[in-house]
Amino acid sequence: MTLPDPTLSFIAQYVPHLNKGDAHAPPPDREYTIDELARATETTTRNIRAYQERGLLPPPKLRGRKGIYSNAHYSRLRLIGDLLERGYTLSTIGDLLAALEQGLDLRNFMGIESALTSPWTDEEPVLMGIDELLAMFDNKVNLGSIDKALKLDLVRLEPDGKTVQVRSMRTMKAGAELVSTGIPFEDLLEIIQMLRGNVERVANELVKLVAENVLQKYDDDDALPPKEDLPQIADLIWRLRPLAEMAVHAELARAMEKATNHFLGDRLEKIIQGLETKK
DNA sequence: GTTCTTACA
DNA sequence: TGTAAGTA
Repeated sequence: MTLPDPTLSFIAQYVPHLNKGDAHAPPPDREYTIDELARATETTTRNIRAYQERGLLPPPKLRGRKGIYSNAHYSRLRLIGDLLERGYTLSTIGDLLAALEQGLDLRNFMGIESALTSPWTDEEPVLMGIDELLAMFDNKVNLGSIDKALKLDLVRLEPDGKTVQVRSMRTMKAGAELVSTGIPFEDLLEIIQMLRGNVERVANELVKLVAENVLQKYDDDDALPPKEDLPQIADLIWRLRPLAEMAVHAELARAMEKATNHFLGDRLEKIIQGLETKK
C-alpha cells in the first residue's frame, strides 16, 4: 500500500503565501470577468457559481452588478480542479479548504499567544496488563506479534514486565475489531508499519511548510529564529495538526477506495475467467 | 452583449 | 452540471 504524493506539498503550490519565489508558475496577476476566469481555469461559469454557493470559492468583488475575480480566485479554482481530477469529492475539498484556511489564519495569533510545548498526541497512554491486552484480542495474538508491536512502539513494556503502556487505545481498539473479523494480527502490524512511513512523510511536509513559512519572517539569510520564538513555532505546528489530519484522512480514503476497486476488479476478472473456462 | 438569479432536468 | 428565462 502506497499513498500518493503528500497532499500538503501538493496544495502548497496553490497557496500564494506559501509559494513565494518558488519554482511553480505564478498565476497571471490581473482581473477576470467570470467568463475569462472560467476559460482560464478550464471550467464553466456555472461551476464557478456553484463552488461559490458551496463556499469553496470566495465571492468576487462587485463592480456594479459584475463580479470581478482576482488571481486568488484563479489559484483556488486550479486547486479545486486538480483535486477534483484526483478523485476528491466537492465536500472533501470543502473540508480540506476549510482546514487550510483555518490553519493559515492562525498565523495572525502568532506573537500574541504564548505557548507551551505540547505532546504530539492528545491521547493519554493507557496502562494495562499483558493478559488484559491478550484478552482484548481474544488471545489470537502470539508472542512474536507482541514483540513486533513493541518494536513499532504501539505498546511499551513497563518495568515490572507484566503490564504494558498502550500508546493509543483508539488504535488498539480498532485493531481488536479487525482481528475479530478474522484479519490476522500480523497483517495489521505490517500495514501499520507501511502506513507509518507514509504518514511521517506527510507530517514532515507539514512541518517543513510551516517552518519555511515562519522562518521567512526572520529574513532570508539569517539561519535560526530567536530561541524564545521556538515555543510559538511549536505551538503553531501543533495547531496546524488538523490540517495534516485532513490531508492524511483524504489521501487514505482515496487510497482505500482505489485499493478496494482494484481488489474487487481482480476478483470479478477471475470470476469471469472462471466462467469462461467452464464453457 | 454580458452578468446574475432562479428554477428545472 | 447544463440550460433557459427574465433582469439589471
